[in-house]
Amino acid sequence: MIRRNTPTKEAVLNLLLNSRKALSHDAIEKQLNIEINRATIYRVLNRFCEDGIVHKIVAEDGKQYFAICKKCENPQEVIQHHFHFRCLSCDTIECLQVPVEYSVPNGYEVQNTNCVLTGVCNDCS
Amino acid sequence: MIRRNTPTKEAVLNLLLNSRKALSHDAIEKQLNIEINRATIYRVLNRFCEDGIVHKIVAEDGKQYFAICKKCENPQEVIQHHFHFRCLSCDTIECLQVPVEYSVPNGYEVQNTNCVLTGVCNDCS
DNA sequence: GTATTATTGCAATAAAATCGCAATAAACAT
DNA sequence: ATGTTTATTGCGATTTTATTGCAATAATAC
Repeated sequence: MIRRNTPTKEAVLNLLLNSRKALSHDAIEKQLNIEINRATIYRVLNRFCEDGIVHKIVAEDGKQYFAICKKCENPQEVIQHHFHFRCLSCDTIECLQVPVEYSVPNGYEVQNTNCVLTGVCNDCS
Repeated sequence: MIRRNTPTKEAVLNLLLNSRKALSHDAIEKQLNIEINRATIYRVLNRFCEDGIVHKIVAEDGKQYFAICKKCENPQEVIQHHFHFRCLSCDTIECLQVPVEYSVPNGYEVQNTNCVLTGVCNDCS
């Protein structure tokens, strides 16, 4: 499946690139200056996830949030396994530069992590 | 608000007490041998959460799972801050006896954690 | 320019969770 | 026991989030 470049794709990607925070579908739709169909936004985002451009976080509110996969020193690993912080005051989610560290019992194989800390962020405290 | 004892409450609590795993609303409804309304189950579960009898985990699937708050050596703390494991094979969630450890940047205040590791559990591997 | 097919918009649908309201039934007092 | 208070329940409707089918559109390659 060869990807094509479209205005929609560009717009959503730029939004994410310029955002310090992870964005919900809702937030993306509101911040876009061009009008894009709800379903299309979801499809674009899911394609980004498949392609490893973006990662998805599901917060306690049950909603999906999307953030650019930042290229760090330790590409593959660090991208997925970091904590996220959800601020109850400004209602945003951001990627923390804090790795998720754990050990699991024998026989358990971890493929992915979804770790969200909730509280009040620096901006709001 | 004084709580009352009802068959519904008993039934749901017993289910959770006897389960090794965290249960979704759906799973609870199916496993109950008495018929209880969907909304009622949610309300009972939410009351348990308010009362600190049960804790709620939201997984990547966006669904809520409920598990009894086990009394450990270190009551308050350990209850909330442990990892959960979601097995993609048997589609269950369980509490791991693995504490969530992290450090957050200055000015951040963590009130809660929602950490789920996803993969294949011991039973399925 | 034309053909191929990835992408989009629209409407419908699915699924999870909550809410308002009237009816029911625990808990307590008499 | 009986009655009163009000927490709890059932029902139906609603909200919110996310996905899907299908025909129309448009990006890419020739």
